[in-house]
Parts: sequence; structure tokens; C-alpha cells
Amino acid sequence: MSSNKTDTRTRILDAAWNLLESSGGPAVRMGDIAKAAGISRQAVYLHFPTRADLLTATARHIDDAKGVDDRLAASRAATGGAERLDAFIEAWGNYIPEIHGVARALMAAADSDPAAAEAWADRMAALRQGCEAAVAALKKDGLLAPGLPPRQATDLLWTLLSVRNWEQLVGDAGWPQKRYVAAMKTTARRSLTTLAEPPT
Amino acid sequence: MSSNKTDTRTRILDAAWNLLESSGGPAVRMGDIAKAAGISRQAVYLHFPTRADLLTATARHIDDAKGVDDRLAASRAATGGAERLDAFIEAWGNYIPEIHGVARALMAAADSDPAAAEAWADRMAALRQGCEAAVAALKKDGLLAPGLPPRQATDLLWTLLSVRNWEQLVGDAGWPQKRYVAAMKTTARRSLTTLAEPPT
DNA sequence: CCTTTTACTTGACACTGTGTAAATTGACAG
DNA sequence: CTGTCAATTTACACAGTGTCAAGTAAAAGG
Repeated sequence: MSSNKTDTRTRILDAAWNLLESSGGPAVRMGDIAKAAGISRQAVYLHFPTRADLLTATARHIDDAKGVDDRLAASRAATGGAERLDAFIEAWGNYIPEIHGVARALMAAADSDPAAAEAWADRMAALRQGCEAAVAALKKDGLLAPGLPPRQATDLLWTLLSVRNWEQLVGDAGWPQKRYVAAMKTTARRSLTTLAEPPT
Repeated sequence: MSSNKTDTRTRILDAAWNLLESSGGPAVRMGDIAKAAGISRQAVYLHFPTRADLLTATARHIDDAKGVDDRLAASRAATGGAERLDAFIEAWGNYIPEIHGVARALMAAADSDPAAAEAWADRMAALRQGCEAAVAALKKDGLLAPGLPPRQATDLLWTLLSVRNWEQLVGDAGWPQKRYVAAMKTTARRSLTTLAEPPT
């Protein structure tokens, strides 16, 4: 039956998720995940041909479980450009900690593995699209800072909201998550728009 | 003789520099560097016990050759807070591309090697100090954005000027170096100060 | 009841890259 | 010609990913 197969597959994904969440990225080996899932290391390769495949599948698995699409859809629903920017930053910024374990592993793998690099690039492209849409909404409302082309505004917002920046502020600098989200909202407004402070 | 030894050491550092500058970080192996330096792979280990040691030594080697300290000293010399911020961003921002090869290798190595992680953390701490000083100069002139503690302003500036952000804007987004520096100046002013646009 | 298929296990192995240990070379001193 | 010492090379150990072949247990299906 395929349900049995799916069960094991899911067990692997859950095991990977757990391990990546606790102990960081590249430290988690295929064998660790197998052991946590209660199967042999080789059995993992029956379901996921390479480490990169397993990591990307885990990322999607988390997406499904956490309902990213729904959350981001909510930000798309916002009417005005300002609200939309805030909602997008809120949704994405609060999503980062939930995928951070896999994200770290994927970024590390991307350094040496082209497949992992592409998988990560895809996710970053999706984020960039969200930024592009938010910037377009700002422009439509005439809120975009003068002299700042939408393309560059998108690039800036995309960079501001990168996982690495979250790591640096929340991880290295020790910021609480709430402050991170608030600061990203303020910084985005100040650097991209003609708006005042966001509502607290 | 020690002059001979030093020669070999320097040849290794130059070889590492060259290779890291062209082909990115983790792709450059100890053997590649050895070959480029005209010695055997193992001979490299006589001068640098580990990969992390070689990478950090290469970074310092570049620092010396390019005169980072002098350049950053120039930014410290700026009188007003605004000029100082601009000068600092200018100096650091234009330094990033010159160390980028080693930086990439060091960041990648940091994922799995604690020694490399510490070496990289040291460099980032130095950058953070520069940011701290620039923020202090802003505060002294009363230019710091209201409601923004110096500590947080430092963290934000530090994150804004990270090597990863440079990579993303100049590398992934394809920005020319000049635009990067200009955008960092503008963004820093907008998000941290009460100042208007920087002079073009 | 027997056969085939499915999902997994076991164990060995190839490959890549770092780092270590032992053997070798070569110059120079007595 | 021999001893010594340092620089260097050859050979090896180790970790982790991914491959391969053979075996096993149980469910599916005639």
C-alpha cells in the first residue's frame, strides 16, 4: 500500500524537521535523521535521493503544516499599500523562525550543492515576488519614496527581509522576535516610503 | 633560513587570495591553493595547521596589503556625525568586494568549523565597533532618529552593512557597486537619522 | 497455499576533502 | 663521508554522502 510508504516518508520529514529545528543546519547528518525516524540510513535514500531533496521536501512539509500560503494570502488581502507592507512583513517575519532550521541547512548545502542552491534560490524568488507586490501596492498609492525605482525598492525590501538579517538581529544581536518585526516595519517605511511610523 | 620560509608562506597566502577572489569560497580546496603556490598540499599544513588558520591569515594578509586600517581611520577623522556615517559606509562598502572571496570561504567554513566561526565573529565584531562609533557620532550631533536607542541603531547599521547584504544586492540583484554604496548611505540616513538625503 | 511485490535492512564500497604520521630528500657542519 | 636538521613528499586515517548487491518479512494476489 502507498499509505505505509507515505507514513514512513512523513516520519522522515518530521524527524528532519525536529532535528533541524533544535540542532542547527549542517550538523544534522542523514544518519541522524534516519535514526530519529527509526529506520536505516539507506532507507532514507529510498524516499529522498539526495540530501538536497530531503531538505527541500522538509521545507515544503513545514510550509504545508504551518500554512504559509494562507498567511501570505492574508497580507495580499490588505487594501492600502501601507497596510499591505505591514501585513507582509508581519507574515514573513514571523514565519522565518519556524523555517529557520531547514533554511540554515539549505543555505549551508547551497554552498557546495547546486541542487540545494537552486532550491534555495526558488524560495528566495518567491519572497522577492512578495516584496515586488508590496512595492507595487505602495507605488499605486503614491507612497513610494521619490527617486526610488520600484525595482530597486523591491531589491532593498527583499534584502532587508532576508533570513540572514533575521539571524543576525535575533540570533547574534539577541533581539526579541517582536522587536525584530517592529524594527523591520519601521525601517521599511523609513527607507522605502514617504510614510510616518507604523502603528504600534 | 627564515626568509625562505616566509617566502613560501607569502606565496601560499597570495595563491589563496587569488583563487578565493576568482572562484568562490568553499570550492577552493587546500590542494588547489598548494598547486597554485607550487608546493604540495601537505606543505601548506606546515605553515597553516588548519584550513581556518589559512583563511584567517589570508584575510589579515589582504587587510595589510589593502590598508583597511588606514581607510577606516580616515572615516574616523570625519568631524560631523553625518559625514562620519557617510565616510564609514563608503570605506567599508568599498572594502567588501576586496575581501569577498575570503569572506565567503570563511563564512562557509564557519558552519562546520568552530575556529572559523570565531575568526569570522571577530571580524564582524570589529565591523560592529565601527558602526557603534558612527552611531555615537550621530547621537552626539543629535541626529539619531527619535525613539531609537543607540544600541539598536548600531545593530541595524551593522546588519545593513553585512557582507551577506552586499552579496544579495551586488551579486543576486545585479547592482553596480556604486549604486550599492549610494543606497546604503541613503538607507542608513533614512532609517537611523533625522537627516535628509546624502550629497550625491 | 504458493508466488510475487513492496518496503526495508545489512553490509560493503567508491568518492571527496581534511588532517596526521612516517619516510624521504637535500643542504650544511664536522 | 657521515650526522643532523628542516622542508617536503608519500601514504594513510577519518568523516560524510551516495551507490550497489543481497537478504528478509509481510502483504497482495493468483
